[in-house]
Amino acid sequence: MAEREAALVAWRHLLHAVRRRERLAEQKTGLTGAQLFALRQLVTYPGVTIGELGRLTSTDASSISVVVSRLLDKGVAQRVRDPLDQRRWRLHATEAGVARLERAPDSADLLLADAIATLPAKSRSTLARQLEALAEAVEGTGQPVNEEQRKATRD
Amino acid sequence: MAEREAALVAWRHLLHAVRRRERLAEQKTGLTGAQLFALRQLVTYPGVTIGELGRLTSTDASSISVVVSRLLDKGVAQRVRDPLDQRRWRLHATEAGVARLERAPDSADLLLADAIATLPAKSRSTLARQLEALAEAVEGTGQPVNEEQRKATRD
DNA sequence: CATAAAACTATGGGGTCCCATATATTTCAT
DNA sequence: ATGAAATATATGGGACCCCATAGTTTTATG
Repeated sequence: MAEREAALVAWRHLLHAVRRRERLAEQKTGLTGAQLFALRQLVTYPGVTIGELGRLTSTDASSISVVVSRLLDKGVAQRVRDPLDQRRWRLHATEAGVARLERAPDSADLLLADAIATLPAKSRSTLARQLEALAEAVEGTGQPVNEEQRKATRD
Repeated sequence: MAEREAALVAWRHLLHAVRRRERLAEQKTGLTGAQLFALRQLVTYPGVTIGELGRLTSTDASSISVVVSRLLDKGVAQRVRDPLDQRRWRLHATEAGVARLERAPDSADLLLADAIATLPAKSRSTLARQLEALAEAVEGTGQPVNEEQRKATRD
C-alpha cells in the first residue's frame, strides 16, 4: 500500500527538494548546485584531478569535466598541468571561489549535510548503511551480482 | 570525520547508481528512466492529468509534460481531452505501453522499490521518515522568502 | 626500443530538470 | 454577464548527466 511505498515517495521528495534548492542557490550565488559542490571539493582537496573529482562527487569524469570548465570560466577555480603526468590537470579553488562559497551557506549540499548532521549518530549511520545497500542493489542486478564485494577502490 | 559524511556519500552513490541503471534500462527498453516511471504511474492511475502526474512523480508539470509527449510519440501512452475541463488531458498507457513495462523488470525505479521492500518493515518506515525529514529541511530552511516572489507550490 | 594497451580529459548526442513565460480555459467577483 | 484572477499545459533557456568516442600521454609488453 502507500505504506510500502512511503520511502520511495520520500526519496523523490528529497530529490525534488534538492533540485529546487539548487535553483534558489543559483539565483543567489550564480553557481549551480553541481558547481557549488565541485568547488567545495576543490577547497577540501586542493590539487585533485578531474578524474579524482569525478570519483569524489560520484559523477562521470566527462560530466565533471564540463562543470570544471565553467568554474574556470567564472574564475572561481584554476588548473595547472601535473608536471609528473601531462595528461592531468591539478585543480584549485581561487580566492574568489572561496569567497563565493562563503556567501552560499544555504546551498543544497550544505543544507543536506546539516540536516544529516542533526540526526542522532546512530540514525545517521543506519541511514548511511541503508542508502549504501540500496545503491548496491540498484547497481548490482543486471550485471553479475557477485556475492563477493566488488573491488572497492574507495575514494 | 568520514563518519559524519558517510550518509552524504551514500546518497550520492545511490543517485549515481540510479542514473546508470536508467541508462542500462534505456538501452534494453528504449524508454528512459523518467519515461518508464511516468508510464508506470499511468498504468497504476489511469486517466491522470499532466499536473497530477507531476505531483505523483515529484517533478514540475513542465518537465513531465515533455516526458509525456515522448510517451505519446512512442505510442506507449494516449491522451484524451477531459470533457469537463478542456484544458486537461486524461492520460492512459496503451497496450503496447503495458507490454513494454513488463519487459523492463530491472528498471531503476523497480529495483529501488524492490530493494526498499526487502528492508525490514521497521527499517523501511524509519528510512521513509528520515528521507522526508531531510526533504523538509532542504526545502524549508534557508528560505528567507524575503517577501519577494513566493509562489506557494505545495504538493 | 617500439608498439600496443591503458589512462586522462574533452566533445557531442539525446534526455531530464527547473524556472520563466505564453496561451487557452475555467472560475470568481463585481 | 464580463472582465480579472487562477489553473492547466506547452515552449524555450541554460545546466546536468551518462555514454560513446576521440586525442594525448603514460605504462606495459614483446
